Amino acid sequence: MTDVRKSFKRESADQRQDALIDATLSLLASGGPEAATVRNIALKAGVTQGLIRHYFSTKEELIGAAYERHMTTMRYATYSTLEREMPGAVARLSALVTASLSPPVTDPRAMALWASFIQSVQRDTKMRTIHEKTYFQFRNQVQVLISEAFTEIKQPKDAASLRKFAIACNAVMDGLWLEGSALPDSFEAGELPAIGLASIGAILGIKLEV
Amino acid sequence: MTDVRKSFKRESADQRQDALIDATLSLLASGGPEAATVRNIALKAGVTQGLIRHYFSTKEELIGAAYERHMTTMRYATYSTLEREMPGAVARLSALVTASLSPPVTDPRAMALWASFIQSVQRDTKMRTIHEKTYFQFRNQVQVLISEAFTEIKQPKDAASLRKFAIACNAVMDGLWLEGSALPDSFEAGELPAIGLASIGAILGIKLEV
DNA sequence: TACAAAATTATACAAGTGTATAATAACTAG
DNA sequence: CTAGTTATTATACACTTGTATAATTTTGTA
Repeated sequence: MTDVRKSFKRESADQRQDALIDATLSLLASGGPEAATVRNIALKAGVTQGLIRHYFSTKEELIGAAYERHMTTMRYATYSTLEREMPGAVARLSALVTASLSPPVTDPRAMALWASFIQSVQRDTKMRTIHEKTYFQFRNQVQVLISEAFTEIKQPKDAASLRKFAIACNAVMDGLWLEGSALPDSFEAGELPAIGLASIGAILGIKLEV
Repeated sequence: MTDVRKSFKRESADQRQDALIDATLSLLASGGPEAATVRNIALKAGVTQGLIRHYFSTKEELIGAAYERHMTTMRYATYSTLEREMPGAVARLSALVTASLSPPVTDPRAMALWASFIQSVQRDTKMRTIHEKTYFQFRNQVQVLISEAFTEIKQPKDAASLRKFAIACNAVMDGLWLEGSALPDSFEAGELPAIGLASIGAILGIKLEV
């Protein structure tokens, strides 16, 4: 038909990269790796496929950038609850557990994304680095909260114990997050946070409340 | 060169299907979905690609069969430890926790496979059915073990409590399994089982030993 | 307004994808 | 030993993939 060239507007590099990353995440979440083709991504971002190579020298690079952004977003969603200063360490820990087991953190889309990425973690060094970084960042923040909570109730613990507690609490959150995200209809509203608080409370020997 | 047709031997349908499923799992584990092409699968199984369609009407069908086999294998690896009759319920529960947090269950390859499959769970009804079935089977077996353990120590619990305990214990195992599989070098030998036993013991209020 | 830089589109390409069908060789029954 | 069945190989097809490069349009600047 009318074989006119597409008209366009120049955007800033940041905006274009963001749009491409957004499109990538959206496609990965809804259709997995096989849906995230360069053509689909460009289409979703409202540009033509050639532009991708103008901002990312390879598709892998784009995927990596998307992974990093996703993890940052998740971490922010988990921690933003704590930003307003909270009364005490135990209360902050409780808030963290609750946040990490409620939407938008616990969410089928987020899990699909996470599963898309985790596969590359083992064979792609760059992806593994991103994974390790974000995992240890999170676990360390959990460990700090736990440490403060023990201090608050006058039962300070040594580093080795704190490490084990952090690993365990992190596992409870990961596991419940996984179950809730994979089978969202199998749990009542608020059930997972409640189980999370009770379990982590039991592990630490600290009473955690909603 | 010599343009001779490949010679072959007829095998039973079961053997051929097994070989194709094996090849699929192997490729999925090592290279993810994009490595598991029909041509690669056929090559690895020692046949030519046309044969796949003779046994599986579509690639999706083969993937589904592979998923089911993988989950069954994992479940068997976890439970085979318990098959020999064990002294008591508490001991059986401990053995289950230990088994599910040690090789071959805790293993990078198994996790890569699991991640490959979990993505399809949300958009493919058939895959979701397989997932739900295996998840609830496992959780239910955990719940039975927990119930027996409480009975053994003369503290029987009602169904609602048992459900919550099962969800929590399952989460601990899933979470630790995940951490150990994704970052196998970040934990000392035996560390994860130890943390698992301590954590689940604390949650249930039952002392679990190695 | 004219010009140059570069952001964006358009096209090309070789390789790989899943599936469909035709050709052949291996086994089975008689 | 032979004929028929079918498991298996071989080939073909239309389509998609990521990347590379050429052609154009937009935009800032003189």
